[in-house]
Amino acid sequence: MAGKRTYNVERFFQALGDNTRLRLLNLIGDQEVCVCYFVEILGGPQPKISRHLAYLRSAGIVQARREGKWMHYRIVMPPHIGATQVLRQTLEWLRKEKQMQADRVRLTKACCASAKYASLDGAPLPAPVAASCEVC
Amino acid sequence: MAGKRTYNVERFFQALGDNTRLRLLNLIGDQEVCVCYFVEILGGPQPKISRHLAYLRSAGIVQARREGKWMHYRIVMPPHIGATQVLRQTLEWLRKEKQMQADRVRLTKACCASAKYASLDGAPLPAPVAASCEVC
DNA sequence: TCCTTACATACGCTAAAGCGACTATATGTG
DNA sequence: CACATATAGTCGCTTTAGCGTATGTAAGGA
Repeated sequence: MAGKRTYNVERFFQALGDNTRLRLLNLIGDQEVCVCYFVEILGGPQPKISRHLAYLRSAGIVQARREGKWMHYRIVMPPHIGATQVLRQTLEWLRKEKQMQADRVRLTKACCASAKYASLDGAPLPAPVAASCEVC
Repeated sequence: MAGKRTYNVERFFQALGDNTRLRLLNLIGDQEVCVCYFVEILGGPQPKISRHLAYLRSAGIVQARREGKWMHYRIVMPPHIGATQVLRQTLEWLRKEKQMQADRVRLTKACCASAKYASLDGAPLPAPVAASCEVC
């Protein structure tokens, strides 16, 4: 243990400095969400989503887990208490933004009626949402 | 009042995504600090400091006030409660970072012995520091 | 084994950021 | 008015970011 490197604050905030990435983080929240939902909700080309997820991964803000064909993303709280606080606050802030709320509504609807979305047919539900979705 | 535009979250975080700007914000803290101190503490060419301050201004994170030859910068809390919380948390986080602490120590020393710094001779002291500086 | 699905990565481009060096502006001073 | 000081803005350049398009890859199904 020669000395743990200081957390990259700059990189952390850079990762938050893009609206697509903020929307992704907002959609994930405290769940574990499959990429196909991001593509469905945010629209646009899939590689765009993938690249932003890669950016968030490289900044250490999210982690991916493979489950068969699907990739699930979740937010990992930083090893730094300060960063954790800021990240939590940020997520709370996003919750109050109009566009972010709309996104979340669409995610809920999508995962409760995934059969209706051709692109989501058979897609794995977001983890905690599956248990607590009040609409289903 | 047609409807207030949503606060630019993206821009907010972009402004925090640079180490020089983070150091500036850390030096300002809850005070009002003269540019000459930034130049003295951070080193490097003065235009660099000025440009970063301009960026922070354009993002609405700081405000400048002229007093004779000198410009004083202070942090302005965003009109958005969420942003305010995040900004406060961020400043607290910075306080715990080693480099940031070192910067603050140097600021304190500089303003308590401004006569010793040729470039700071006669420079106005940071506002609240002048009253609460325990070293002077 | 071949094909599809779900996702990631590479490529070429444009736009924005950051930097150093220079110039401009505003205020105070002699 | 001439000049020094404090700070801001401009210019040319390099780097990074973001985008769309095309391609690569890993897993599952036929």
